[in-house]
Amino acid sequence: MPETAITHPDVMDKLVSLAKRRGFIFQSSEIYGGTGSVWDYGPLGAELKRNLQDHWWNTMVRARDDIEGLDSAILMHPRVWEASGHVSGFVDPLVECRNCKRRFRADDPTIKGTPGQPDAQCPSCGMKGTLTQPRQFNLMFKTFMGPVEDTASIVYLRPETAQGTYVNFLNVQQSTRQKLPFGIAQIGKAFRNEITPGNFIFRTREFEQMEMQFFVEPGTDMEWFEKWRAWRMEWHLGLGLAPDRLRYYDQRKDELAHYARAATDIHFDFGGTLGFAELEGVHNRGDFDLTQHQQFSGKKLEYFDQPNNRRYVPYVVETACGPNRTLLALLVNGYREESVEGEEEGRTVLSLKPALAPIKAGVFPLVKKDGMPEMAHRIADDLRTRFKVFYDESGAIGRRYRRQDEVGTPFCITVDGQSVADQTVTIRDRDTLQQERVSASALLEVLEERIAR
RNA sequence: GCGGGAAUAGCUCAGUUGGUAGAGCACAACCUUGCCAAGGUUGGGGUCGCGGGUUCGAGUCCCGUUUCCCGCUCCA
Repeated sequence: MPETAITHPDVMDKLVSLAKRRGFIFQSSEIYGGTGSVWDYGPLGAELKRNLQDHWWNTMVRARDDIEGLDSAILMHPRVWEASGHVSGFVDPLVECRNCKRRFRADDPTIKGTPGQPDAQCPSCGMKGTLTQPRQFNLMFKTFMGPVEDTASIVYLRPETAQGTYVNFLNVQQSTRQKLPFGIAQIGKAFRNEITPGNFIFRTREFEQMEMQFFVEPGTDMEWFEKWRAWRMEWHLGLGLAPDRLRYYDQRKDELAHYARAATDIHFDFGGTLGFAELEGVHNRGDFDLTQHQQFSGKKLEYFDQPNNRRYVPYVVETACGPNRTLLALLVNGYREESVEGEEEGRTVLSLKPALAPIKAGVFPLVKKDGMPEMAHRIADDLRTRFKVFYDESGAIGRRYRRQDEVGTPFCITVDGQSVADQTVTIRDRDTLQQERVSASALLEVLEERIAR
């Protein structure tokens, strides 16, 4: 695990209450006592999550010509999960060999010794002491397709979006006429019956994934793996996450999942008890998945390399992250309490990049008279055509600024007496607290330029 | 799933040996207010997580249950 410990104050508790109070995140089915490890995104949380997903989609899909988008279904043919390795041992306690990655039923008579103990011997590779403790691998939610609840109609809620990409590999490649290397990206829900969920929205049983599978020629996979490893770190830094809170965690051979040839996680320091934890995984999955699907479906999933007149199953480099986690990282990263001279409590600020902020601008009349509310309403209506704004005329102006500070609104527009006279307004910056006067007619353009920055 | 702790207003919490629930902040309305939250007046809010038991009477005691937090485990 992490070599050096960087400790940041634990702000998780404060975020849970801020998130609820201001409408970012609510506990699911709260009035019924809550549902384990499921959270609902309120008005501001929905905006923030959507902005984050849009940003990912824009950088991964729209700004590149070598990645295509996909939105595959949550319900898939049950055989998909047999091929992927998710179904095996759905019911039985299994042990896994850390050496050869094979799984066996814990009561398999060919296992000599006690699994989990040094004397246990793997029936496949013969290594001793490599078998894990027996565990129940029932991480998939199951339900029934069709009106009759018999075993023939069991389907699963997908535990990852990646398989929807693999089974569509040729559909996408042929319909878009892409050549290798190219990628397929998708954003969608996934479900896992986690043994231990928790840490607010860090680990939940229903969650969202932003995954991209990059298909490459075998032999070039490690090169692409290194590239994606660096690019994804760059992306996280671009969100405004603090460099000293981000780090790589390269998985050792014995930590790799059954499908992986190499894997790096990008960890973020959430502070407090959670500390450094995974934000994104970059995996070299080799040809494991496509080969499995070829075998189970009986359909070829080969790429035809026309110039070289060669057919092969591509290797896959996957990048996988969860907007829920990234969103939590943004909240932790951006939350701060500033002391203000002469005040006991100071101000609470959520520092988010303008492009990600749920509300881009607050619009306030300085006081409720002399035409200020009317002008402020007109300005708010104008800005609202392009982005989310919030009009507020209630309470002292300072209070209104503070209300926006703690939900991450980057700009506040104030209409004062001078505004009504000369058609100018002030823009107040959340982070610098600087105020400047601009003409009302140029306001929309000025703000759009700053939001895009 | 196992062990430990917790659950009272939107938030943070108080609530005596069991006697019928309070504070601060927040919120709403009006007034005041000419730029960085707490000036005035008024108001809305809680079957004390849920279910059962003991008791004349349970926020308080007992049992069960759910959820959350902390440890063991895994992942995006």
